[in-house]
Amino acid sequence: MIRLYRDEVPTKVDHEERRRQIAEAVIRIAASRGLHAASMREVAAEAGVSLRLVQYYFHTKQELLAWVLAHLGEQLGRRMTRAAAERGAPASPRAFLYAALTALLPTDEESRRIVLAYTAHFTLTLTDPGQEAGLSYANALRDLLAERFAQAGANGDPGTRAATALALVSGLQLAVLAGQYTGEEAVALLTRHLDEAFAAPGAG
Amino acid sequence: MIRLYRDEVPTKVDHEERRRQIAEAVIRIAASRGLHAASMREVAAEAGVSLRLVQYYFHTKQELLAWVLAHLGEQLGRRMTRAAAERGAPASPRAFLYAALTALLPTDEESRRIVLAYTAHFTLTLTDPGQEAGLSYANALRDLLAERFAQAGANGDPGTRAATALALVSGLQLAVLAGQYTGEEAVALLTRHLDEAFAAPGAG
DNA sequence: CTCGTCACGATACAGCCGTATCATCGCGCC
DNA sequence: GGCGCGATGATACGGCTGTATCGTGACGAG
Repeated sequence: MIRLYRDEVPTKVDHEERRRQIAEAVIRIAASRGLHAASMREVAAEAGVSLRLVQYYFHTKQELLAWVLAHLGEQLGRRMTRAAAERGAPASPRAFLYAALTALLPTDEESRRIVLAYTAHFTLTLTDPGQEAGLSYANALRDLLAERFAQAGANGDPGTRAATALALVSGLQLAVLAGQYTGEEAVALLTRHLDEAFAAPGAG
Repeated sequence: MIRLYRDEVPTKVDHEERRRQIAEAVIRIAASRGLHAASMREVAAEAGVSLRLVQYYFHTKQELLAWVLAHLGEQLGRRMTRAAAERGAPASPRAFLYAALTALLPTDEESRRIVLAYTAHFTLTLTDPGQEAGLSYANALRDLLAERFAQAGANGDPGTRAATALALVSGLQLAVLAGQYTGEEAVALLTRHLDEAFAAPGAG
């Protein structure tokens, strides 16, 4: 028969919220003990729920990890746009670039957790077939940045600028996570690189 | 019969060679199916030996992984110096920088395997306590490159140059491994970045 | 009241994991 | 010829893994 519940999906608890709660547990484990330590049982314990619940909201572990990955991407995107918005609305293309790229660096505890978990996921999928979803996302981000580089009047080819900047950010993320640099040092390194991209020719 | 082996230690087989054989199996597995797939049994099968043998030459799995990591570092170092030597001996500081940094990018099947396995290892140790060994190595490499940047007369602070270049290489490695760029594209990106570091001020 | 279904608990299952134990072979040495 | 020992095979053990099954309160619908 046709569902005639109030007017919504027939759920008494907020599934999305539960999933978020469990996903956060995965992220916490991945950031502290590594993604390989995130077994279904560990995740359940960390989230304060039973193993059955994790199975209930994510039928399989693969589904759980995929959801977590999407959740992480969302959070990273929000961080970028929020940081850009804080530079004044609407931010100039150049200010946007500084803000957005800096927002990707692990500078505080939260961003460190996010980037660490994201990196672990990323590395795992490196050997899995067909991860083109993340690829197109990365390319879209690069194209967006390239547009901003062009608008901001950066030297050289905007596409090259964007690709180089993103790769640099990616490398700096790892360096900070490994403890080679502090978040501030990485920001300084990135800032200097961007400054160079905008340096007036002849202003050695 | 004549002793073809060491006359010092009473070993009939070359332990180092056996270890190398097993380590290569780990690298092959890590590059194709991921480091998490490299169980002791899988490694034994891939190396064509029995499980007992892997245990015999590496008392524990942790010992095996540590050995593999050292092996990978060695191979990467050899690739760098070899590439530098091919640019003429002794290579100019600037040529050395181009060669050494390019050698770190996954441009062929072998380097792809090495970098992929190295990345997997690196990511795993990100959440392990006390991995300062790799850190001091990274710092030493950066200082060496900084020296070359200074000798080659690069613009700006040599330390910043070296740190930025290394982080960029690291990011490009990931991008190539993920399939975002080809090895050649990454080399081009890196080359352009280095060109900029050496561009005469005012040569916009 | 009955019933279906959502939400969840307890527990079982087969399989793989790293590691340990025991039993041999091959071979130089006394 | 026996012995010691390095090198290796076969196999067992406890533990953890992801997943599946069965059961059961709560609660709105008919």
